[in-house]
Amino acid sequence: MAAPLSPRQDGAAGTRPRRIPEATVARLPVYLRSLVELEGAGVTTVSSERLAERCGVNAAKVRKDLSHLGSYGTRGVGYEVGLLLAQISRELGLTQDWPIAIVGLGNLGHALANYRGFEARGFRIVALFDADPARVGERIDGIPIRAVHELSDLTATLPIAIGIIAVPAAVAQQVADQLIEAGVRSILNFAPTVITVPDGVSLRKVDLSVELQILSFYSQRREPGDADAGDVEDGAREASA
Amino acid sequence: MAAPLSPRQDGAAGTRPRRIPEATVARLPVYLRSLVELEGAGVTTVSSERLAERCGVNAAKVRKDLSHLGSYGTRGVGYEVGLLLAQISRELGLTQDWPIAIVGLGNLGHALANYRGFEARGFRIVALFDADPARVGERIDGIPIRAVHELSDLTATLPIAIGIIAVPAAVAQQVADQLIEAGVRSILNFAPTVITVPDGVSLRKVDLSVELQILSFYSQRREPGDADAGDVEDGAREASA
DNA sequence: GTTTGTGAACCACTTCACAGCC
DNA sequence: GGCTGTGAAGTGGTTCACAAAC
Repeated sequence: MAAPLSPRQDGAAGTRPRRIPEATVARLPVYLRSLVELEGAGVTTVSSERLAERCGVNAAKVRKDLSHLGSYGTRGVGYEVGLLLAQISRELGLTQDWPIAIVGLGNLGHALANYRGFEARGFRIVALFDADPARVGERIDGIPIRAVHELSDLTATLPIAIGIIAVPAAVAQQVADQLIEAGVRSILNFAPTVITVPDGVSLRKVDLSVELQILSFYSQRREPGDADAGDVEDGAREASA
Repeated sequence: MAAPLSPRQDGAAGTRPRRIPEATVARLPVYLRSLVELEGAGVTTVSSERLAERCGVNAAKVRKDLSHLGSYGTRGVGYEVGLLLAQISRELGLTQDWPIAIVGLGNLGHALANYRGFEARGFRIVALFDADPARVGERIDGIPIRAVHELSDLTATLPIAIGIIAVPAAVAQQVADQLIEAGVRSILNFAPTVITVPDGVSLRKVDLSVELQILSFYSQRREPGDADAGDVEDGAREASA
């Protein structure tokens, strides 16, 4: 796990041997979103204090996080919105295109397929798969639904960077295996089950029922004795190299 | 924030002055799900090793996590599935009923409203709200869609424990404020924006575009220099008292 | 005066390793 | 012999507090 640093072929700015903590990576998209809004509002400069407030974190964390990308602020002034925005975009890989496949077009998969806000930053749905033969051939927003078994064939011609799993729990692992077999190296799992992937494949999950149960835990703690109450802030998530 | 422990009115088993780490709370639902499956398969006993494997964590973590609930295992044997299941359920508050309201019935809200798997463990959708007057009156799965402004009136008669926000980012904070005003103390936010809540209100978020950007980060790191690669495991989340 | 960038202190969680119990 | 429960050690992340730069 102690892999050497990649030198990176920077096109600009002072490079540095950075290894970005996982918790920081998880916050960069939040900063980015806020910066995009600020830019839209014509704001050109922002302090760590102000950015922190907008993102629901504290200023020291913002400064520490941003320092991992390099030194893009100006003491006594703050950060230049446009510059910072560009740096974070580049760091997150949003300057390139990420073709997405969604597998499973039930309620959730359908909603995701229709979701606007993907294409915004390089994410683009290019393929849809479903196990139900009756659904194959149907189109959502112009993209045809294909049979799951076509998965391996298709990726040969149409590269897919990210696979979204929105199938029932019982078949989620199998679908993950097929995606990986087809060369997909990043998976976002919405199925309410644990799936495992080999080294070199990135996996993240979104689990509605886990979230509700966590809320339930803190709700319960709040009422009975009521001594313990609280704000449940959403925190960092891991990501290993 | 150093609130005293609530004494709790246990109906069974040896109580202990437990304060459960947030990271542990976030994993309990995963253990629970696995235990339910094991019970369904007729398994009566499980070791930390086996449970860990099924849940994608390591055995030491399982043991440490479970030790926070009390001492429910037997050395040399393992954990009794039924007992452990009951303890975790109770700890998570799943023995009671949690009425849910969904605000916003676009693609996502609609999918959530139709989602089976809520009622499984005490979660029950009891109210739906949308800002679009044309939609008000429509029913999803028997539940009528109400106008958002009815929110405060309704909760007086129909208590709501958890509010799910599935509205556009621009109005998410406002909806959160209304929910809180109406007495809701737990919120699950699907809108792609940061919302803030006062002390005593629990908040968790699910943000699709943040997840995609995190995957993008690790995908990009994998290719260019390729020295850095990896498995991005989903980790703990915070929750404060 | 203002605000960044960062060592140092602090804190939470994870992992190790083993004593204690079956 | 097998497996839990847990102190102790290790790791990663947050917060503090301040020197450096504007």
